[in-house]
Amino acid sequence: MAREENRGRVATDRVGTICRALRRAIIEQALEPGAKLPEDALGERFGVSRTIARHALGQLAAEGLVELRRNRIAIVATPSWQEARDAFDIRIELERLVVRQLAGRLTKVQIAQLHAHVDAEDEARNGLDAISIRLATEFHILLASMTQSPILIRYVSEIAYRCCLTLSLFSRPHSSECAINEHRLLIGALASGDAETVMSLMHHHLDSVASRALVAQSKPRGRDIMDILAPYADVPRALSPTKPKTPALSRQKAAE
Amino acid sequence: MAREENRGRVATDRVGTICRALRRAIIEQALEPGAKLPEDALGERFGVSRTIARHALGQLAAEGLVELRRNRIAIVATPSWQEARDAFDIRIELERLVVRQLAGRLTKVQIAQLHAHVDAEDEARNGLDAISIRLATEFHILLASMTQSPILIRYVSEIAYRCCLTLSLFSRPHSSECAINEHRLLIGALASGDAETVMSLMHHHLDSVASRALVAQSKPRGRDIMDILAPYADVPRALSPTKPKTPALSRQKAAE
DNA sequence: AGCGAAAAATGTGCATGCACTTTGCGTGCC
DNA sequence: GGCACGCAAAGTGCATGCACATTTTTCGCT
Repeated sequence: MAREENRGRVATDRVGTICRALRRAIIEQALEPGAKLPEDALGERFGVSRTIARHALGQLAAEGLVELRRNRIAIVATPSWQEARDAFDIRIELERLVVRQLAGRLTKVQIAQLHAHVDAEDEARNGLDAISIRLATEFHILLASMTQSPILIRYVSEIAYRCCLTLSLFSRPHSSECAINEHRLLIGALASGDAETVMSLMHHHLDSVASRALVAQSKPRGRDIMDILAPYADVPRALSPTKPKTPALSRQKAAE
Repeated sequence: MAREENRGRVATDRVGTICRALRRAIIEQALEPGAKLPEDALGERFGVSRTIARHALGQLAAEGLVELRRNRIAIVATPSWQEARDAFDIRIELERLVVRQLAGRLTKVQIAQLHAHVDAEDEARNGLDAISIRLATEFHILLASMTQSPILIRYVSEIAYRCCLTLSLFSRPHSSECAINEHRLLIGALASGDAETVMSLMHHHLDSVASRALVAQSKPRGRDIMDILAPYADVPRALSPTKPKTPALSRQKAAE
């Protein structure tokens, strides 16, 4: 009996795959809030039966990204303005916890990793809005994942995705420059190590993201879900169609 | 025809029912951490097919109460000491948010409701440990539900349940008296209205709950799951107005 | 007896089928 | 032309069946 003949990845994490794909499609606004997610269309697109698609929808609903209505087609969640505000309030506290735990404790490698990610954000700055929003979100998730605390990681990821969703709902063009700058400041403060400083930096950063975003309603659109999902259907870790690569953070482990 | 024959709710929320039952069984320690949860046994006990039982397990796994292992029987989650500590840290921040939002804003009815709950805790003080732990947990959930913020309610519920689970894992006899007292103090401070006061009260309350609990490992037991579930199989009534679903999941992974 | 290996038993992974619900559309009546 | 009714299409809710993985038992071989 050899050890470890099971190749740890792929194979059969079908529902996880679907969750990841949908999550990404949602936060990149390929699927907008309110978009319908019929079980069979999903199943067909991902090459699985409705059973699996259904299970995946259940998971995403538990994460708050999808809304399940009995006997009705599931839809992408449409958070209210108030919910968005609440989500940001919670997020602020959680991320303060993250940086409190991280301040002055990051290794050189980790700091480099963070810088690399921000560089990626920078490159994507002139690309699609959706991409830069996603990258900004993933910066925070990367940060959280450095705490090594599974619970914290999960909560921050989830709330960050939800905030990302509302960002795409309420925000206009999205001024990424400020955010990117603030990310750099954050890294610097984390490296130099004073917890209080970083916490308040993070607090203000998220506060301003929230207030930049939560000002006015906007845009409705609508396309066909089967087409939208095409690029997501069999992409293990790919990038977006119209843009160069977006490295860093391939680690967002999630569903399973 | 008028489409309004909707009879309140109930009807067919089978997976919700199973989740509630299992959640309760878990936090009352009827099912201990590590206990096996085979799909067919669950299905048989609750009179549904494996499909439904499986879906319910998926939800509970998303909440962190159940651990799913591929091709293996699901088990009740067994949080590590460190995870318990992390959970409490997060919980403290979340509940500070709760009382901050509630301080000075509670109606007479709500205050009465809280007092009633604490009275119930008091009555249960000499009963089973598991019951008083559950009631103490539900006090916090009741509080959270008064914020009217679905997101906050869900997160607090979930983390409180997880803490409750670890409490039953690590805690000895459980000194409920202090907790009950602290609950009363909390209500008083909430009524009189200073946010800062209540927040620090809550902070210390949870801190001391955590430190009372997280001291030493303890007890293993083991019985038959079918027997354990018997009293839970047909319980229509749930006491809290909360209907928590939950968030995503993330598979923990040691960095390297 | 003891050590494994193979086979039975248990249990999960998933697709499929059918019943029931909702929705959309066409038809007839005003 | 407009509105309501009702039927067909689309979709969900759920059980069941079969393939495969894991665990346990049995049985052969030394």
